Amino acid sequence: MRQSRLFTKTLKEAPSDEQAKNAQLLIRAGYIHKEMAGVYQLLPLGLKVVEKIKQIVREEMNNVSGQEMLATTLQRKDLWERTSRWSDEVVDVWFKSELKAGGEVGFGWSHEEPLANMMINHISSYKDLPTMIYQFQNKLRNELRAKSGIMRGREFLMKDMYSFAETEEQHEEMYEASKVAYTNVFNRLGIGGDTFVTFAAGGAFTEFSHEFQTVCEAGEDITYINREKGIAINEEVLAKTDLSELGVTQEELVETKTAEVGNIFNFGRQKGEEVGLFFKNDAGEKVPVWMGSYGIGITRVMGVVVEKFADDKGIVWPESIAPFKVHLVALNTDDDEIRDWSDGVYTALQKLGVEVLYDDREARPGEKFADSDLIGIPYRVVVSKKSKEAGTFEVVTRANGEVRNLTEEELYEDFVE
RNA sequence: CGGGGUGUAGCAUAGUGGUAGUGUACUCGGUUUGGGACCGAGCGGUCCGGGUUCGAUUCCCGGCUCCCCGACCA
Repeated sequence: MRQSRLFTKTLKEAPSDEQAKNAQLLIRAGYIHKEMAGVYQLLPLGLKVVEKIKQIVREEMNNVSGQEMLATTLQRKDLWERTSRWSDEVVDVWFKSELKAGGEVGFGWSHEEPLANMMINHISSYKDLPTMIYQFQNKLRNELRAKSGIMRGREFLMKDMYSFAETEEQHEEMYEASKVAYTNVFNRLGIGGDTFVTFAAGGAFTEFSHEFQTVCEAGEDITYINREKGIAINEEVLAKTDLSELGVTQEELVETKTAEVGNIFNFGRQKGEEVGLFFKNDAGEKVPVWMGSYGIGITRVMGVVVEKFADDKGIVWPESIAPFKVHLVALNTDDDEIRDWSDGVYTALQKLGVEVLYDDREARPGEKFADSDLIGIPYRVVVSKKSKEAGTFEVVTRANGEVRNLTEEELYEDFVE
């Protein structure tokens, strides 16, 4: 991508109505546009990051035999009435509307009910089990107060997966496999070392659920963590947790601010029963399906990564989800020789399959470096009169500032896997 | 939903009951070219509705917006 053609522009100052660091930086660098409180458009750079995150999640979900689909945003009132969750008193984040033809619809804040209902058409025998489905979808939640930039919005992108099992044992197998898949996801996203499987409130069906909590100052949760033992407990269930059973004492746990990036639930058989999702077991008996639910907040993860790795100059992306791998910055572009040369390097890198953002703009070096730092692409390659004379390129690693001088040949070798 | 604040140009800000100022961004000209450089010339603005007033961006009332604290977060 030639930066001269990128329609977004960087800002020196963040809009005054944004306090959250993640939103300030993402807006300044041109990744997102704020549409209203808690609602952000994804601009080209932001969309690239989101697609990278999605791809990692997709690969790991496919790896545990999840099957991707896409549900609708509009949802049926009667399905939610079946589980007593249509009422605003029970679920206070509903967006609802009326059909001109008569009747009401809801906008999906979750897809448990519709997808469980849909599976009535596809699950009738124990031979159809186990199975898992997932999707990436915008969730709409009428939050009383949006906050923390893209970390708690009214419209956000989430991966939600649902497992359907014959027995508790079969359910547990998928649940544990998903836990591993989630761990892989967060490792690949670069936040694995600071993300903990956390005991949390289980909702209506079980005593506990498991959350994936990432250490983050901007997070909304308080988690008690023991890093050595890998134990984490959400503050909300600390009182009713049997610590001795886990092999820790209260003193060994450190109170930490965290952000919930994932949550997995065991629904037991209750959801299947309520929705009417039954199957025939091998004895010919009609039994409700055992269900689980598994979520990852895709756009929230993007916010958490920005919060965790940004420095005073701007965003620092882990290589796995950066919008581009290389930021090719050309200086002295008024010199035709330099321009031809940098154009050539751009073309060569692209041919090698390296994702490059090419700053070919007519701008001064200082401005280009400042923009480059702000946008946060992992490697900056500088082409200039100076590098031309030296016969090497300056390659700067954004995360640690390390500078290497590579010849053109070394450069191509370095960026090809 | 309770409390507190806010609203002036694309963005950030100043000020005023009587012609609304600055920075940045943008346009044009010139100088410059390894950390948001400089000089000159331009374009562009008072959230919405009502009231008070000769006159309201300013004062009053109402609404909306956005931010923060709390509550909520299945």
